[in-house]
Amino acid sequence: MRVLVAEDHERLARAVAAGLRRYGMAVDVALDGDSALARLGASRYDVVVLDRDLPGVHGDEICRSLAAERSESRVLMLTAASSVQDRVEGLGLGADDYLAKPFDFSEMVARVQALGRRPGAPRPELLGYRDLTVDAEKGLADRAGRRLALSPKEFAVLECLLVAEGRPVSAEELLDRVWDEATDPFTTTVKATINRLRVKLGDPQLIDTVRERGYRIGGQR
Amino acid sequence: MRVLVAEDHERLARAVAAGLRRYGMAVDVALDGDSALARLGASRYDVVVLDRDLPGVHGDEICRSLAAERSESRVLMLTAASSVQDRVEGLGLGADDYLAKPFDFSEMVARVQALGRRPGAPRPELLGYRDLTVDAEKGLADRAGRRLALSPKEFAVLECLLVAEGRPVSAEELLDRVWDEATDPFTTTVKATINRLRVKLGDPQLIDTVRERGYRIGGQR
DNA sequence: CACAGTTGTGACCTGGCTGTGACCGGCGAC
DNA sequence: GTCGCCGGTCACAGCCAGGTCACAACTGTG
Repeated sequence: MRVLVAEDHERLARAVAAGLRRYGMAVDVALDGDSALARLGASRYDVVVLDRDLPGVHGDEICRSLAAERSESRVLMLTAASSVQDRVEGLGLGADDYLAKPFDFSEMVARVQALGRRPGAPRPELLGYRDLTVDAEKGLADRAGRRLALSPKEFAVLECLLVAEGRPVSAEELLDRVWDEATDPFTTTVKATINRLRVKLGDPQLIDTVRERGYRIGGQR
Repeated sequence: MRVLVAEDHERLARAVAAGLRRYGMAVDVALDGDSALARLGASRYDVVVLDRDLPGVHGDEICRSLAAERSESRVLMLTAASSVQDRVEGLGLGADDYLAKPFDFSEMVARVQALGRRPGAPRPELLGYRDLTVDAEKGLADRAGRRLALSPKEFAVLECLLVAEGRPVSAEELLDRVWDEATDPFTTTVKATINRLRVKLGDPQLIDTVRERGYRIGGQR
């Protein structure tokens, strides 16, 4: 899941980013409104954690413009004041959820996760293929009844492949969905991660290679 | 929104139907597999609430045939067993969502609504001829139920021929569509690729040669 | 601090893909 | 007939996408 944290207090921004990364999310940070908009224009985010009082372009403004272009990104608005009035205003602007500072860290993470899960269709929370099952929410993966110990990246890649339901997913697409934007487009890390994932998944192979098109789950009947 | 409830326990079927009608949906009921298929043939439904264990034609069968004819109807599969295995199998068959009995009524309604809202999420683009089927999106090709292992070029050529629907496609056109533009116009590689493709497709021949004009899909006739 | 787990990198290997050219066979033109 | 052309078949060789592996940087943890 890709997240943009737009927050001008650098310490807070870094802390939030670090917290989200520990849950396997790919996080970018913007310290002011203009760079937030630039990031949003340049790449796709599932969730934007948006400080309302942002220098440069104001948080409200960003929220409005996201709503206007019917962006797929969900917005979690952060605010200093906790008045009900604020809350109402925020949601009116098109934010999808609202959190008053100071906030509890785990609550913030939970809400970001919930927002990321929400897009469009009710993705059945349980993913699977053959004897493999993945509970994206709980972060658990089993194969043939045995629990797999997957790293965050491995897990995220596997989730992507399962969501694609057999459509091949290119390395670029994986980079886009699992890694954050600071990633070198020529990196070989996807290759390595797929390799490690394959080893952990065991036999018989579940991840096919489709030459020049990417990787896909299943395939051989 | 039009909904078909295919469920053999009459009491349950009526209850479900009544519940959905309270949310303004137009609901028909089928108590066995055959009448479900008849209904589906006779009119269009946005969502099918489908019991997996259906007398007559089995729920799995119905699901498969809906997927095969690229129906616009979304399927919410109901099942007695709640094993993960079942869940996974159902989704594999082309169901769009899955619910284990006993289920919470309001959850069922919510899921049906969600499915109805998701406007015909693009069904797989399936190409085919006779006993050959090609899923261009997933990069899969089968003949007579057997998976074919095609190279990228072979696959692309086959796709071109299928899209042309029997119209002959010249080597020049294939070069243009499948190869990149820096390709020597006098190359013999098309010849070779068609040859390899024919071998992999097996008998009876599916690719005709039209002298001077190119290749076309369609065995003798 | 040591230690373990995760991730990215670069070097190396390999198997399959692909283009080529040589050769063959059939068919139509003459 | 037979010549010429179009297309089929085949073996071969180079190449490159992708697999594998070891290692190093980094991080969190006790």
